Amino acid sequence: MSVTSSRSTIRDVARLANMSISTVSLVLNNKGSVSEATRRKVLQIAKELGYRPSRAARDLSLQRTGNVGFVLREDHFTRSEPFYTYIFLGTEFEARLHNLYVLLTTIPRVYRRGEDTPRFLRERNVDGLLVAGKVSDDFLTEARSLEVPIVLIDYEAAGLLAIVIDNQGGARVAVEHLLKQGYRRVAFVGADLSHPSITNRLEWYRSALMRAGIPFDPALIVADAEAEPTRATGQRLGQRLLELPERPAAAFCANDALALGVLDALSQAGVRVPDDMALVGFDDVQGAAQAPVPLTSVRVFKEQLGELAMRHLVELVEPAQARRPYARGQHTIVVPTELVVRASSVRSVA
Amino acid sequence: MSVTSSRSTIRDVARLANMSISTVSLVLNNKGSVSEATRRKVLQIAKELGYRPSRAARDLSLQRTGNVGFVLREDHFTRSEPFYTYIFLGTEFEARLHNLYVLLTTIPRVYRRGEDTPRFLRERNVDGLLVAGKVSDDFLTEARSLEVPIVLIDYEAAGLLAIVIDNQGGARVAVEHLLKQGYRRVAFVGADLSHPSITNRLEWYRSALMRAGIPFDPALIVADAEAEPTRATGQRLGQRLLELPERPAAAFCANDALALGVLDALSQAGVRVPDDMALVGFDDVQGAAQAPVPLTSVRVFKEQLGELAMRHLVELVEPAQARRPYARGQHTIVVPTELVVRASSVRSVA
DNA sequence: GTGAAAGCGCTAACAA
DNA sequence: TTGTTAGCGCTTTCAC
Repeated sequence: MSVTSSRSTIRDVARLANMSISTVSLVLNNKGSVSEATRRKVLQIAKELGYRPSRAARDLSLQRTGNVGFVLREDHFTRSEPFYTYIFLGTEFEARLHNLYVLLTTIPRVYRRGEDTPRFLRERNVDGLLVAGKVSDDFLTEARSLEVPIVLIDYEAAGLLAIVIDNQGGARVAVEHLLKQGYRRVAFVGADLSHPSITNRLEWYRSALMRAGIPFDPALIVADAEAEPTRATGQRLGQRLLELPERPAAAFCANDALALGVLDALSQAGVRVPDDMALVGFDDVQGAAQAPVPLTSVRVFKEQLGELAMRHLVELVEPAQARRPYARGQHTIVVPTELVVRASSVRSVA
Repeated sequence: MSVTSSRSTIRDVARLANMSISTVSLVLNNKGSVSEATRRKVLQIAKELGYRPSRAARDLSLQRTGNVGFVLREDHFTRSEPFYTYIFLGTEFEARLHNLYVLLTTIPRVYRRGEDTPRFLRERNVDGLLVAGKVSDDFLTEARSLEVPIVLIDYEAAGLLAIVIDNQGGARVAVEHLLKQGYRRVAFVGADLSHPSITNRLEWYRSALMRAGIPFDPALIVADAEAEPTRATGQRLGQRLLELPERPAAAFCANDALALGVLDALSQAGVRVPDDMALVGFDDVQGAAQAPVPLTSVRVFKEQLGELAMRHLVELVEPAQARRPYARGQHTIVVPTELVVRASSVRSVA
């Protein structure tokens, strides 16, 4: 139980076990064939010594960094609802299983190539890169030029492996749920139409209506293409919803933040949900369940997106076999969603 | 402009510059005395080669990790308002200046020693540790036993350097502002009374009233000691506020999430802010300015908290001089706040 | 002002 | 099955 004040090394273990450091190394890494006896002994002594391998030494020898980078836009990271935070936590969880560290950093919304390059990319200190949410094309271009394996999350770009939400399925199920409840004039509330996730939701909202044989009414698309999909924007769009010549029976909102904002606006105006207007959101953030009127929403498994992304990234990094850059990874992995029905979309038992 | 496909090393630079690697090293680290000529030459060749020092090699040689850990509770990290996210961004910003990487990880609310130990602590892969927000005592005890320098942020513990918010000043200014506006019956809305920041705010709310010669009325403390200070909790407490025998003229809320929840409740009940009741929050999160009724709040400079913490941590880490653990750092650094007045607390120009 | 050489702690041929 | 040895890329005495 002797504890050396300074960290003990593989050499200490070897010495006390009366064997060579390479044997110890083999044991510690589960490699080669080692007799059960030595194996045990090494393990025991290592434990007694409180031996911890030096990451720097191992990485230096292995010619790798042991880190993966996680990049997202600062305005996304600091959104009120911790959507990307959960994604990050998912990657971090999975990273532990692979003995990797995740370096999280943000980039500005408008990216200046060179200027804003994350330090770990500049210094080549990551074995792979995770990019979450929409980012500047410039950033992606720069990242690709570094020949580091990349996996996108909740975003897509030609030639890059991407883990995305099943926006189509989610939007369809949400709209069909509203129709099933008897609402026919269903509006769409959206913002930031440059984000593929959002345009997908819009697209599939339309297609769901079509399939139901409901004529498409452009007046029911209440969106601000440029604005961020935040609660404040939702409040504004909620107003517009109320100013419509003929008030819709329900609204499908591109995400929960917007839906909560709409809810604020309706509540201010004395319009009751769902009696006067039903509401469905997307993402199923915490605030959805806790809203004054609990919000029906399409649940997105955020941690799972992160985990999957990390798992695939590891796949790209590990096999040291000669890989032509971007040769594989042409594919996109779609993560299913799930409709969570709450009060905001269920007709009162009048 | 020749670019080797595989990374160039200090040796490559030395060779092309016709000098030894030690000289190159000296130049690269601004050490020793090197002639201006060689200095230039080295720098130029390094640039041409796109030379990037290997972090693993340097760390191995320097006997350090180049990382600092950032730990906070998961439930704090995933709160709706990105309070701790901003603190993290502050540390990350400052870390760049010191060429450090920040390893962010969460621990559960109830911490099981050993079980939940962050990997970077277990593997001793950080040179220092930042802890944000309230955490389990067990965690702190364990962390201290590792003899790694620690700096707390928005939390305090005996013997540890801490960067904290000026809750006293903030609370006082907030309450005095309300009094100055003519509101006399001022309630306090709070939750999670085990958090020092919150109890401090409560304490100084009382003292501000006393100083104004206003008798203290315990009925005006509307709090749930156990609940998390979230918007949902605020909604509940807002109800309680309304059920008070005599409705308060104003409420000082322990944070913005609570204040926003109170606002929800009042708005639902048709109680207008500030005409029927004034509201002041704390933290000045984004949602405060964007609320249906923009919220007066005590601004907390979150990034600054993070920056300061990192700066002090570096201070503890860098001077390799023999330091008796915890010998210094007995102090607490208080970061000032600032009252931001918005509509929620300003009497209408009736 | 500059260079030679040892060493940081580990992995991986290659030998034995 | 185990040991010897040569690196991995850098910093840092200590000569010169």
